[in-house]
Amino acid sequence: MILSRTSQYAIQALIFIATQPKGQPVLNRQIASHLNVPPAYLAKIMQSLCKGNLLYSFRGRLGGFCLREGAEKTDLLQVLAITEGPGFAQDCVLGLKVCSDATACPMHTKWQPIKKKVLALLKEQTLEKLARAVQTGKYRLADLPNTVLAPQRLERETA
Amino acid sequence: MILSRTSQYAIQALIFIATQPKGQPVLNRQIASHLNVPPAYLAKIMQSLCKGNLLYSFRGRLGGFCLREGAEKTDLLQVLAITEGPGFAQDCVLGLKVCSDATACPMHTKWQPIKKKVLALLKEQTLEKLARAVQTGKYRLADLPNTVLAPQRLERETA
DNA sequence: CGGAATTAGGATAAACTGCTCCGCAAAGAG
DNA sequence: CTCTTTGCGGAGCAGTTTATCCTAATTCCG
Repeated sequence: MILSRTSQYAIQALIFIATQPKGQPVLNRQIASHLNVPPAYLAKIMQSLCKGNLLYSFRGRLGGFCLREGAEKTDLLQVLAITEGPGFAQDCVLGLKVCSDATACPMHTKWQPIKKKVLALLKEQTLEKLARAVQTGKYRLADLPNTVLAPQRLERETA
Repeated sequence: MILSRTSQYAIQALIFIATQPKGQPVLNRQIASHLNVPPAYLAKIMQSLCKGNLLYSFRGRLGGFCLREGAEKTDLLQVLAITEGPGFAQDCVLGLKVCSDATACPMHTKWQPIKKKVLALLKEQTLEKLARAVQTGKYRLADLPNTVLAPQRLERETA
């Protein structure tokens, strides 16, 4: 209804990383498996999140992805600026190229306040907050309880 | 941000027809030219709106499209049921296949009320209302003031 | 009837999004 | 140094959406 699959994967991945021990790189493979999304595609998205300065990446053994310093404070609007491109929040509901308060489409005045609410929500939700919500166990990040990954994580943690 | 181009064209076209004299068929060509959208593509959309029982179509000379009786009362949610398919309002923001109050993604509780507002707005806006808003001149339906179509409409009206 | 205008419907092209694959570069371990 | 593991980057495939084109079928008019 609102977000592209790319954005959905990106947000999920970022939240997942934010739930993991800080400063310890998380593998793309781990993330993909945990979220149950295509690894090769997720890899591309991870790249763009690195270019968007939200993540650090490390190659080779003990490689993976970490949040950049302070990135836990990133809100979803900032994430979407990377994945949907800027101007994602600008478009007219009816698709008009120009639709301002002055020259408005017939939905404009009614739509504006809702849009504001959407944007406010996206701005208010930070990775930190969302990660915490997941960690408390109240909310889920993936469709299926993933029983495969847990041992992999343990391997890493005991290594 | 929310609607496909197809839906945007469909809504615009329906509003436009609703602003035209009732019972007098409007040509696809006229609509496309007025809205500045690709005529051949619009024709396909018009077909689906006919199949969705919102429009009558007439072939041959003096052909074109009319709103069905009572179709001015159609709200945008009904239009979207045709153009976006049913279940358009069901999806989880983060793309989870299952995301109910019981098993929710971390955005779920915050998103739900906004979604409700969006749906309420779509349900509240009827073609009638929107057409009136355009007719009063307060709102625009197309990007550019279309100077080409006016004479064509006159031809039809004086014929 | 014959011709012009108009929608119906099918085939197809073009563009975009989601997704895969492969070879390369980097980095740690032996 | 070599091998393995990991991300990087480019090419390309697949499905969907957007858009075009062409051939009917229908309807009006002369």
